[in-house]
Amino acid sequence: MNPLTSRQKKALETREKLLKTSLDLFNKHGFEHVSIEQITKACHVSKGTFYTYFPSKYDVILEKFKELDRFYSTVEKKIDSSLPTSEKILTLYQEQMKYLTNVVGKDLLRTVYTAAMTSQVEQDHYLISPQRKIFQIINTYLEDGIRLGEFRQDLQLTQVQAIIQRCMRANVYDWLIHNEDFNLSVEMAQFTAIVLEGLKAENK
Amino acid sequence: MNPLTSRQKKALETREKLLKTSLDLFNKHGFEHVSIEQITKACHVSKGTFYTYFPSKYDVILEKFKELDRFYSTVEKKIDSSLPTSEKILTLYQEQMKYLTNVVGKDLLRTVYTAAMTSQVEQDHYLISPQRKIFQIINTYLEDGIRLGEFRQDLQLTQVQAIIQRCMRANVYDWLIHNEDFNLSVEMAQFTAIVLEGLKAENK
DNA sequence: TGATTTAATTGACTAAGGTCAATGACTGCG
DNA sequence: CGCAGTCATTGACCTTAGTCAATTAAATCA
Repeated sequence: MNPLTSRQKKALETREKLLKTSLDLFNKHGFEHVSIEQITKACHVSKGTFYTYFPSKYDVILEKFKELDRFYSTVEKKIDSSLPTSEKILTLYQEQMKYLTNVVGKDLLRTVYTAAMTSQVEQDHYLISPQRKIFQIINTYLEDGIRLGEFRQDLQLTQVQAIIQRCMRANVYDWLIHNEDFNLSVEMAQFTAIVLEGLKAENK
Repeated sequence: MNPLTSRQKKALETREKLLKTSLDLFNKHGFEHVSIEQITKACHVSKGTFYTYFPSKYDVILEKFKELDRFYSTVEKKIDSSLPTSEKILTLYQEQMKYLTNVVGKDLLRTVYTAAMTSQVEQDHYLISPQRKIFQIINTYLEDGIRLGEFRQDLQLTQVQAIIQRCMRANVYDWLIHNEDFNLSVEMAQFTAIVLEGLKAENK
């Protein structure tokens, strides 16, 4: 709102420098092989400074994932809204998998999937946060689909949501624990199609 | 084969003591809150000794999972072999989830699911090892099911195997990242039933 | 039995993530 | 301007997983 004081401006610069340097180094050497000291030395600040801006080494990564929201918004616009719900979901996931494979990468995703398990905090973490753009998009698709009777009637919207989201994590997680012989896009498409088939109205 | 020398016997004892003490302490205080020093002090040995018997803190836990095989063998005998394949799988998973919830616990499982992602080794790790008794059991079920035409014919046995196994990890992983509001048995049953429905012969 | 080999054990050491009381530079007020 | 309060910054320090050269004790052999 107000113009920034020179102090605030400097603080923001420090934060940005740390963020950029961290992600660069993670990209170059892999998350596990970059130490906080390396990062702070490259930025000519002390270790403590890193922790005034990021609660932990892992949290830097979440910044990277904020870009995802922007990406999803562009994808959403590309998807023909007259398609059947299952097609829309499959297309969305398809685009997401491409992005995860080519832009985000296994290394950073692994960190997020690990942090999701180990953070003791009661609060929702990124992986299941309803705030995520992709979940909001899926929800609008599902609401339509349920209204149009494309899905089994015995399931609540929230149940279907949970199942569809779980599909995504299932394939990403399996991708992370497999070696190169795992094509995320292909596996995701196949698996999700089967689940959507099992969710169709005719069944039960 | 040969009778053990007194030295070998002592070494085995040391290993057993470390194993038992570790698991006890993990149980009591949680994996993350137990340090190697605590363990070794409780056993009156040095830190280095721990590492002659276990490659890392995580590896101790895999011992706990060897018990699982024994458990699955007893479950296998209880399941009526004349049931349809999908029923057999659902029952097996049901029993497994009870065991994971009541005996193994979130804490240890979380460690295994983390280690599966972070171990750089090329070798197969526990989570997807074909050696696991439960996978062998599932495979015999699936072979029967495919032979009897219970499943879609366009999928290879190995693909169906992968999908069924992924179902399991999907639900366990989601259990691990959710707080208390997640009933593993219920979610697993529902999700797997949907996948099995999607895999049925009629579909496609 | 004494010498030699082999294997278990030790604990000081390294590396790395994370903490926090102290510092000092900037802001804004009188 | 000068002072009090704020807040970014510092780096010594803590903890803990994991390593490894040195030590010790048992096993084997002559």
